Amino acid sequence: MIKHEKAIETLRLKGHRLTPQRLIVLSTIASGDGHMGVDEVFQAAKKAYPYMDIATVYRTLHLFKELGVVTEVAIGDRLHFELTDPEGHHHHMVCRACNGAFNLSPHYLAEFRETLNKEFGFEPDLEHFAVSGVCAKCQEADRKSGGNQG
Amino acid sequence: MIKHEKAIETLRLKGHRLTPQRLIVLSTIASGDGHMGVDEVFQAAKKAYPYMDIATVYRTLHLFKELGVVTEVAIGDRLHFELTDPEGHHHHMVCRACNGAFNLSPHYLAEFRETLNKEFGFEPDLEHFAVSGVCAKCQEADRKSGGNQG
DNA sequence: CAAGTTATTGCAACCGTTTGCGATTACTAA
DNA sequence: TTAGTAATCGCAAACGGTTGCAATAACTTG
Ligand SMILES: [Mn+2]
Ligand SMILES: [Mn+2]
Ligand SMILES: [Zn+2]
Ligand SMILES: [Zn+2]
Repeated sequence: MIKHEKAIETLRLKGHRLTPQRLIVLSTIASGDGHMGVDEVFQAAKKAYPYMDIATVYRTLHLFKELGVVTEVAIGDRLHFELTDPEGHHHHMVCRACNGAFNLSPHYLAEFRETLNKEFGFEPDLEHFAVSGVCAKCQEADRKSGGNQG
Repeated sequence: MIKHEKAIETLRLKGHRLTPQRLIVLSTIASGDGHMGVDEVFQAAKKAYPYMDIATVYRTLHLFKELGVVTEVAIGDRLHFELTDPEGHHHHMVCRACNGAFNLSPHYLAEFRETLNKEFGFEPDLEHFAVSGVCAKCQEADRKSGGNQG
């Protein structure tokens, strides 16, 4: 609950207005644990503030992302957001079968980034990366029920 | 021009119908070089067949993808398609500044895949992967014109 | 070649997300 | 406390992409 304070301070310092909509989206994200889909945020926020519009939710989340307050994660083909992890960056493995999202330490991608950098001069966007795939559990379930080779 | 034949044969063998729409989308993709955005394909195809609908283009491209005839690449937030490379898989580095796409040999990601596999049992989707970032040229241009630190 | 079957099409409606715009409201400064 | 202002809002329209459905047309069989 005190993490709000810091985010609010950030808003104010950068000259952004403190509107009820922004405060509600902020506390919605802060009270949920882990990633929230945009519609989850919208529905929860609308309960606290019935005039809330989906466009406002998107604009607010994008602003928060720009300010570093939240982090965007593409899960499946939907956008999700989470409060930025103060412990540091992390990536995700997202299961395309069960939609589960598992955190992944950045060191697993550090080497990949370095290689692209050195060999091609290419600086990849890997700040918060979600790699899609199939998790161990779903692979097993799939194997049992004859997923693709009966 | 002979690569059509193989794709057409594939369609026929799997019991799909040979419609003018499919043949036109196929030759459109085959005559363009490299990735084409969906709208590029649509506009070109519409010239050859004015009734062409965008939904048909999407359905056709998805069918071709399923058959292995074309490969889907997400560039920025738009879908692109290219004739499947008979020389083998490759990935892409896509520059978010100039939209340039550079091919990347699969071995750069092989290790990453193996690590996720061994450590987490996670099987990532990395068949045709596009990593976004900034290419060497654009980094330099950015540096000269004072991109982000004066 | 004609008729029947069914995959495929064009269209329109929809999805999640973004954007333009005129109305509202948070802030600033008297 | 009050205006003045510009940022922000709600709304509606648009975007790229997907989907349901009735009409069409590619194939099959004779
Ligand atoms: Mn995360
Ligand atoms: Mn390619
Ligand atoms: Zn799973
Ligand atoms: Zn570039």
